[in-house]
Amino acid sequence: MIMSQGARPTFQKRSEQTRDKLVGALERLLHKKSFEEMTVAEIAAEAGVSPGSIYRRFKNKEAFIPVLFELYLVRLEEWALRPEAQVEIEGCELKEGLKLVSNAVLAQLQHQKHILKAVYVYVRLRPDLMGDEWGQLEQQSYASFRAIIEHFKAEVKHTDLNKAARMITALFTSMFIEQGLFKDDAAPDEGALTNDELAEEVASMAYGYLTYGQS
Amino acid sequence: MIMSQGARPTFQKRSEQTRDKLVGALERLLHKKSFEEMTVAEIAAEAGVSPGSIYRRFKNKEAFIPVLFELYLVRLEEWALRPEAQVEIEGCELKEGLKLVSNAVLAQLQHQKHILKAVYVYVRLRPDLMGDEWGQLEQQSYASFRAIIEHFKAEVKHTDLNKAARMITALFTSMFIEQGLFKDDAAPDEGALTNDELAEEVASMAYGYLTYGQS
Amino acid sequence: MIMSQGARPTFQKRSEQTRDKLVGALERLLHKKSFEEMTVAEIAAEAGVSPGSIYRRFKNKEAFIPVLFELYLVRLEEWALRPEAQVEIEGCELKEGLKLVSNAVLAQLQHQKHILKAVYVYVRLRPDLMGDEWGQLEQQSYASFRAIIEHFKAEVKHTDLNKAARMITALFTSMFIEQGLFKDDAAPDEGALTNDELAEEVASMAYGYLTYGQS
Amino acid sequence: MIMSQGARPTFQKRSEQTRDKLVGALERLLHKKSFEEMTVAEIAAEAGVSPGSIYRRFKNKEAFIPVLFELYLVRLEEWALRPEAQVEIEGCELKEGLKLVSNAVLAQLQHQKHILKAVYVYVRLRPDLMGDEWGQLEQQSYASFRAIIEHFKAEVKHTDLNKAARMITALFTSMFIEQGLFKDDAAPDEGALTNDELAEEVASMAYGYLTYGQS
DNA sequence: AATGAATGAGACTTCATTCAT
DNA sequence: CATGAATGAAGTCTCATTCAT
Repeated sequence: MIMSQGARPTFQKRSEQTRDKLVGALERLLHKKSFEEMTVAEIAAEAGVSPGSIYRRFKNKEAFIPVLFELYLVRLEEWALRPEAQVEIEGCELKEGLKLVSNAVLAQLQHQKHILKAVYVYVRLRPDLMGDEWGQLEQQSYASFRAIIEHFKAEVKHTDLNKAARMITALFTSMFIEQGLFKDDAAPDEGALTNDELAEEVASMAYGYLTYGQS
Repeated sequence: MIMSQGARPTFQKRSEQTRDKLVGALERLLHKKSFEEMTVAEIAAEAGVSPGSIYRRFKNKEAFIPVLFELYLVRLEEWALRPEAQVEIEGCELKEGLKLVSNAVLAQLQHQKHILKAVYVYVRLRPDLMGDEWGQLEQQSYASFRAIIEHFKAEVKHTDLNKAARMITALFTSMFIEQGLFKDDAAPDEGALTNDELAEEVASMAYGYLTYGQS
Repeated sequence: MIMSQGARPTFQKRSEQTRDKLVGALERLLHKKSFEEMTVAEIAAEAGVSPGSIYRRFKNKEAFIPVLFELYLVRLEEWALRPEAQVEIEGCELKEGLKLVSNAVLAQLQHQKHILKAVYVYVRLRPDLMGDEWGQLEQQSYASFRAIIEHFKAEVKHTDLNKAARMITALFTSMFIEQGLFKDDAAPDEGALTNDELAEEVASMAYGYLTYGQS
Repeated sequence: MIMSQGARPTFQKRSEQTRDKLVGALERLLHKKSFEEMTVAEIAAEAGVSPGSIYRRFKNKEAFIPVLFELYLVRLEEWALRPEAQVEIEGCELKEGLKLVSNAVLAQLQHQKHILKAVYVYVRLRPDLMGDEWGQLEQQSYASFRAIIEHFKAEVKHTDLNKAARMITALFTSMFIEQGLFKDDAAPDEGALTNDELAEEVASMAYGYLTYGQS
């Protein structure tokens, strides 16, 4: 059960359904406009619910964001269990492993694009709130990359594997947010990379950094 | 003379003064709150000017953003002429050159942090407007990196130097925005990198990518 | 149910009450000042309602006018069913019939003076909007006069009864608006006509025109 | 020299020129939009003068209206001296005389349409101000018609010639304002009368009224 | 518990008028 | 005296939130 800051506890099944309807509506609307451009009434209408009802489920409009983020996390977990997420790095080398991971992560991101963009912008707009959850995600990412690096440590030239993992996390996060999440929006330029290329090149950067670029 | 979309032309010295007062006030307020959280009245008050005066200089509140961005560009040019910006890559090798560039760029960014954050968030919030100018900046960055790569092409393993330049641009842009511009805001975590480290590591990534990571 | 351009549909009894309160308040204020001089806040205050509520019922301030006009039409219909509106022209001659009609119409107009003045001025101020409804009223008036002339056609000298009806409509409309609606306002002069005289004289003009003045 | 309420006295030739420029600009703008829709800045721009200068000539925006009206009166006088205004009713009969007058008056009105509409709407909007001047015009009209009726009194059946003149004045005024001044604006309907027809029919009404319609 | 009407603070913006240059 | 920048009061409208039904 999704339970975030600002979201009200639900004791009945109906409540949960209503909240899911609302979050679903929000997600749908996110394809058309940004969260900031939406009104509470719009979300209510899209969900087929009254504005008043929203405030039984959510403390205020902002409370949607943590819930939206949790929805992302839930989906992330679901995805992690699915076959296409099972990146088998056991037998392969670092370079190949990074490519597999890169592709998988970016693919996953694309499916949640709208949610992530909304949450991301919100975090930038109001860093005071919401900072924590977002940070947790980064922590998780860090842990994953840390493990991968651990696994391939024979090939990695860095002495400080923690720092290396932190940089790799930052690399993937930054590149995928900037290039993967927002790139198509404004003025899609000519030589724009496809997602596959992006994944490949980022993996390549990671590989270069880990094997040769240590400072 | 700064002349952006939505900004009104100035015929008198007083006009320019007022506009500068306003942009200055905006920049000052940007240290306290986001552009979205500000009211027009606040900006006017901070500038010691009446609300009505704003609309003689700016079409509307949004028109501040392009002007703010131009202010950034002007400062960028000014900086480019200053000694600390004179990165001498002539005699050095690729790795050293990248570090120098990285340090210089990040240093420059830090001085304009508030402006850039405001513009960046605005671009994410309303990609339809403002997309162009932002894109131009990216074009310029690309041109610079392309030249650098050209200069060091003996050391670069990539066959497609354009693509390499595009990736390097994306790397610097993404990393510096995500890690340099926004990182301290929310939940500054323990092992956070200093700016110097960030610059160094990003340079290192670039180096690794260019010399070893070609796909 | 009143439903005009710019007016929002009502789903609840309370909505209708609010809208009626608002229109009532507007009508009351119209006795003190012109629609253009009123603020939305004033109308809200007079109605004992919050400014925001107005915009749930009306698209904007202008949207009051069509509704006001519909109120006039509704009252017109109500009046048409009342005994004093039952002009019996069956047995009488043209001259007498015109007098009866003239008196009845002017009497009706006087009761709605404020509404009509507001709508009239608005139509003059913004002919682009609202032109249609006002034109419809003129169409209706024309139809009525056309029928009356048809009824008395034995006495009418004109060959083109349509044209005659159009002129009679214009006569009544113009005279009653200019002299009946606005005359007392500015500088009521000495020899001003009473309403009864006005009705009588206009009827007389109509009679003279129909029986003798054909061109 | 035009000298109305609210207009400031002019002691220099330059002043007069400026004021004429302004009134001219206003008249030109009146072809595009109503006086109420115009801003002082627009009038200034159209006149090639600064907003500040306007307030040296006019107490406030409203002060334009009396001056505009005086311009109308001046033109009216000029026209009265021109050959086409010399309606020779000496030799003709009442019917013919009324037609000549009607045509002349309506023709004159058409040339000043924009000015008259502006003044008229203003009088309706703010009857408290400006009522006097407008009333004077009506007095003048009355005097003219009174003289005409006097001239044709042999043909007129009315005993009270004053009242008859008042009604004829009202007839011409009302019909020409409503039908002549405003008719084409909103929803010009099919069977609309031409100006010639209008003049003719109104004359016909006057004739019918004077010769047969006395009550 | 749900509905949706009502609230009301406050945002943006306009523009007649004033005033420094 | 002209200019046009500055003023600031006031207006319209929005929308997150509350509350009567």
